[in-house]
Amino acid sequence: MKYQEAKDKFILAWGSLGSSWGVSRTMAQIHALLLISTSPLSTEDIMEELQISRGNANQNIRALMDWGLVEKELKAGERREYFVAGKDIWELAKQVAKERKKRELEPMLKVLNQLQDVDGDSKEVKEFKEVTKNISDFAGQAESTLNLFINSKQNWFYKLLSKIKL
Amino acid sequence: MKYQEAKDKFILAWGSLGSSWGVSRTMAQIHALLLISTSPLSTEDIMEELQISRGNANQNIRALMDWGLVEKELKAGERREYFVAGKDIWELAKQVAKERKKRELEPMLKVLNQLQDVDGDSKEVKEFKEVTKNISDFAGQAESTLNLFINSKQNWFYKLLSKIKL
DNA sequence: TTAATTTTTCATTTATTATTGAAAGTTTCG
DNA sequence: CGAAACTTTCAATAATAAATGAAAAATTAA
Repeated sequence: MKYQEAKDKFILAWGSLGSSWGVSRTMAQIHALLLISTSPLSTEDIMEELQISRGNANQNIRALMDWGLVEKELKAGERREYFVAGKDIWELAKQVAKERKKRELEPMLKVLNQLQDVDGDSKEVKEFKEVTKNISDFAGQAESTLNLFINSKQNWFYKLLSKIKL
Repeated sequence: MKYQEAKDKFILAWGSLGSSWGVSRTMAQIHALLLISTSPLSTEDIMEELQISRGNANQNIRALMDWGLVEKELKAGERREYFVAGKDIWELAKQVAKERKKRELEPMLKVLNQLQDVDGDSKEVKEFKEVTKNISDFAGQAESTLNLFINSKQNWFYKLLSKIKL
């Protein structure tokens, strides 16, 4: 397979994976582009490569920086900003886990806790309390596990799991 | 807090969690409704409760059944179909993991493997191969871990992790 | 078989989200 | 300062996704 073809396929695949992960398609595509780039890219480079507008490029690069997936890099004697993505996939996964925990799991836990003090003791209310309590417990355990993961060193987790299997 | 208020909050929260998980808002809301319901609900019940159209209700119920999160239940001597959601959160999580693995991880792994036979040995191609190889390896490990999880019994996983922590 | 009831489909409409591009803002340097 | 180089914002537009509702299809009972 030709490089250009492979590159396009990768960017496309990463983009569509993004959409099912609450990350916009273009954002994921920019990330893909930076992942496989051998050098930092400017906004212009990204616009050119993905055929998108300046505003679009700018906003999605900014979002990637918010997620902690991309960093700004300044070149000596150059005014223009360049961007790089970390290439360590383990770090990438941890960063995504961290952000999603903050953006999704934590707000949900907050709501679930509030729901525990619903009034009444009808069948409906009992069921409601039970289900939300179970979800809350589960979410709490998920949070602990994620914390473990987020603070772990590369392979710590898999090494552990592979031992257990035996 | 009043039951009705709590219920609405829960349905809302579950719905918005859904959107960030590649599940449509309405689909997640129907699921939430069934989760806290003490008895099977008909399409009519769901339309009424969530104020949605028949077509919308029908399609999202169907999607929930595709995901294996909701089942049809027939009442003796009744023509109309009723629906229930499993209340075991552990089972729910496993089912979601299973479906997402099938829908997202596996297609991605397939693409990544194809990308390994890109031609050339320029700096760019080397970097490309390295990055995609790393992602592929990571995704493979993630798949193993998910398989472990999907086949595990309730709490197996957490019991394990809590032991390790000490 | 026919009529009543219920489910499904799908073209149209509506709502949501993403993108554009030009204008405004910012930074740097002579 | 003032102009050039670059970045950011945001109202308008376009693209995408979800919802509606009526018609068609399927199912069941008489």
